[in-house]
Amino acid sequence: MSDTNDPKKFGFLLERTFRITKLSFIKVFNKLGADITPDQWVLLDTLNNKGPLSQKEISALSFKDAATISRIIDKLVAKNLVSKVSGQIDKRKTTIKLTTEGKKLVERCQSEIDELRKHSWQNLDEEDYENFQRIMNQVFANFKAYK
Amino acid sequence: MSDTNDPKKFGFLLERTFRITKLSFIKVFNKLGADITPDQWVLLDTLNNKGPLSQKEISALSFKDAATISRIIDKLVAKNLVSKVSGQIDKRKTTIKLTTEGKKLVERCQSEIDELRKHSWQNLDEEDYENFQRIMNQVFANFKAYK
DNA sequence: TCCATATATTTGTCATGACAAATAATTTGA
DNA sequence: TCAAATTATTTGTCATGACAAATATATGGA
Repeated sequence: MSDTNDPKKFGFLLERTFRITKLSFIKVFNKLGADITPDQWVLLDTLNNKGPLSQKEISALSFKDAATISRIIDKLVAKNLVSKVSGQIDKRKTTIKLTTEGKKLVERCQSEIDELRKHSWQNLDEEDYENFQRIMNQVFANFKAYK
Repeated sequence: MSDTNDPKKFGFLLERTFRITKLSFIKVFNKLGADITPDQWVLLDTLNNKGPLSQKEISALSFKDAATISRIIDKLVAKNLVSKVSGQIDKRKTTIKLTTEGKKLVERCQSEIDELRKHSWQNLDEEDYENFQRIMNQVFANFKAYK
């Protein structure tokens, strides 16, 4: 039985790659002695790139549940990597910003993470990346439109 | 700032697509009134295609932790969708097989899941699939080789 | 034969992720 | 202006997923 083009493998390939990506990030943080998870990293990295954001904004950027973001932030606050400031105009909002310690951590991990990213694309080229991007966006749009 | 080819987006695209895929499966099961999760589905579908398997084998096929498989199976046993049979030769092993009810459930969901899969690939073609497959396998291999 | 080692599964702990419900604060509309 | 609807965040519950440790059973070698 040929499995070439077996559409069943789509989810399998996606999940397997997703999982090994996370595992590789975990490896890097262990190696660097950084006490953070990949999801926490993404949040820290986002704050570092975009500056302070509300939880709502972080949620929208990451496509993650507000509840999930709330809990990730709890953990980062406990580790003193980000701080929460209640909104003055709108008291419902909180602004999340990197602490000095958080910024230092991001800077400390950055180059190794960049290495990892480069490594992950070995034997692949720009065209592959464009195709990957296009395919992922199309699949996303297709699922979005489902029913 | 151009984001085209921003390697940071790789993980983002992967995760976002992975998550909407799972959500879409959940939608289907809800619609069909099937009380299972996407991960449970994958396990049931595997058993349906390959016949009875040991947990070890399921774990290897799915690239998931033995502990995770053990717990998914617990839930499926509780729902009477699979059964566990202790090995006669090697008592450490258990053989997992679909129950009649499990098989019925798989058959009941199959066509709608196939629909969903077809839908997810709209506006994409065979070549895209081959590229996707190749890229995922290459990235997997790259991460595997990391450090 | 018996012990050290290896293997299959289970269990405990912690971090998401989905989803629903609860809180708190703000805005809208009659 | 005040109640109803909306918005931002939090909390509770359940299902993975990673990882380590525990159990039970088998196997290999002295």
